[in-house]
Formats: sequence, C-alpha cells, structure tokens
Amino acid sequence: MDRLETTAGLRSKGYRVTPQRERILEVFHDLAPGTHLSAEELHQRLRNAQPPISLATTYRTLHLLATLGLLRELDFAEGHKHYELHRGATDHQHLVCVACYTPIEFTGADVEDAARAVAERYGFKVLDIQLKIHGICAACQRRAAQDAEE
Amino acid sequence: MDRLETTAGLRSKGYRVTPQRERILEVFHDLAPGTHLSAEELHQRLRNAQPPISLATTYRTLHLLATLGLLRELDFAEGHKHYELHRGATDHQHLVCVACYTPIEFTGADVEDAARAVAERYGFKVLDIQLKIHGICAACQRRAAQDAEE
DNA sequence: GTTATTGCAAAATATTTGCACGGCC
DNA sequence: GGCCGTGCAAATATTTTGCAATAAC
Repeated sequence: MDRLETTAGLRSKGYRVTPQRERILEVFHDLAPGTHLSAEELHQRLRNAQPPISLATTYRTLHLLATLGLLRELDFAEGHKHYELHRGATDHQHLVCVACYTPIEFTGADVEDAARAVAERYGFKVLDIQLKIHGICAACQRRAAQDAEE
Repeated sequence: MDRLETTAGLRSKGYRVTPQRERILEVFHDLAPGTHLSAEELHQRLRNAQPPISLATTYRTLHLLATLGLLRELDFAEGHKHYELHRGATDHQHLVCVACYTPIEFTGADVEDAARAVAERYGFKVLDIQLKIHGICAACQRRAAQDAEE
C-alpha cells in the first residue's frame, strides 16, 4: 500500500485528490511504524504545509481516511483518538498501561485468526481488528510497590 | 462480585462509601448484562436519586470505579465512552459496525488466553482485555448493495 | 461548469477542575 | 474533628458544522 495506491484509492471511490489529502497521507506514510498521531499532533506537523491545512480539514480528512479503511483509528482512553496507517490484514495490537498510558505494541496473528472466525460467524465484513490489553506495566508496578514501602 | 463485595472493595482501598457511589454501583448491578451506559445516560437514570447526583460526580465516580477495575471502560468510537460492570476474568468482546455503530457481543475465551500469554511476556498485570472487531454488519452490507443497484 | 472540498469562526459535545460546603470515618 | 467527596459553575478539550469562497474533475 504505497502512496500512489492510496491516492488512486481515493479517486476510484469518487473522492477528489487534493493537496491537503496528499500531504496528510504522506505524513502517515513517512511515519515510523508504530507511531500514532492525534488530530492535534498531525495538525502541528502540517503547520508549514503549502497550501496550509486547517484543523477542520485535518479532522475531516482523518475521518474520511479512517472510514475508507486507509487509516486505523485507535483509542487509548486519554480523551482523544490516535491514527496510524492501516498496513493491511495482519496488523499489530496494543498493551496499554492505565497508569502511564504508554502503549506497547505486539503482533498477535493467533488473536486475529480467532477474531476473523468470530466475524465470519456473524456475517461481518472485517475492516480492522483491535485488541487492547489494559493493565499495569512492569515499571509502574515497581513504582507502586516502592510507594507502598514509604 | 455482588453489591456488598464492591462497596467493601471501595472501603478496603481507603475510599469512602457514599450514597452516590452506592447508587451508581447499584445501577450497574441492575443492568442487564451486555448493556453499557455513557456518563450522560447514567446521569439521566439517576435524575430522581435521593440525594441527587451531579454530572460532575457521575464523571468522577465512573473514573474512579474504572481505575479500580470495578467497571470496564469501553469505546465504540462514537465520541464518548461507555461503561459496564466488570464481571471478572472471562468477559465478552465486541463486534462494532462502523456504519450503524451497533455493537454485537461474543465471548472469546481463546482470544483472552492468547492475550494473557502476551501480557505475561511483557510483565504486565492484566486489568482488562478488550477486543474490538470493526467491520460492516450483515444488515449494512445488504443495505449498501441495495443502494448500489439503484 | 458543476460540485466536492476548504477555511474560518461559531457551535456542539464531552469531560475536568477550583472552591466552598457538608458528610463519612 | 479531619479530610474526602460533592455540587455548582466555569474552564478545558475535542470534534463538528454552516456558509461563502475556491479548486478538482
């Protein structure tokens, strides 16, 4: 799924390819895998774009691209959404520490296979599989234990 | 995990048991399994409570109970969170239709076992496992096919 | 030329917080 | 009695939307 493919995907579905949409897709393509951006963070990175891209367009584009399945919409429960490029069927999943909010990534092919089987049973057409494990990471467990000692 | 157990859980962790907190836990206990409430919906149900419960307290209590692991915080991406009683280790998971937002529940013991194995590898203490399958439900697929015909 | 897309600003929605008062322990 | 929890209202955060101008097709 490279740049050309994604913009072509837009056009084939009747959406226009604007410089704003191209720039936003470009940012996500250039992102190191595993990095997710919030709407605000994305807008920050685009502050010098030519032509400029308003926050409203940022939101509208994120929503469009997520609906088309080009982006994954992630929620780590800090109050806003995060987005990353949807890299196809076998994607990665997240462990989220509820104390420090740091997300850790892992690949879970077996989880995804199990999920697909369920979806099939219900006649669902799968767009994305998101497994989120909420817990306390090793570092925060240590920190909590230390606090208790004092 | 019955009523007494949950309020006792509060007290044992140094939190006070107030009528407001008791009423909120009561609402969740009385909820049919599989029903989730948003903060606003919960507040609506409590509008005649005695003593009255403010929206601020509703939010504060939901956050507290979720952090303590008594409630599950769910996100179906409609812009606000949903809560339900956390019924222990083996919980249910959700298929979410991105077109109509209807969540379908299913139990996924195998998924949860796989998730637990991953968490262990990272030294995570698991609080909750949430699998969300985004897709298009059978009804919406039919609807889309019909629209295309016209 | 037609119509989707954009920018701006205002609005809508969702959630959090400061502070004084009151009630749980 | 001390201090946590609550209510109120204001503040904050996030996202959406109406409308006129602009650009993609």
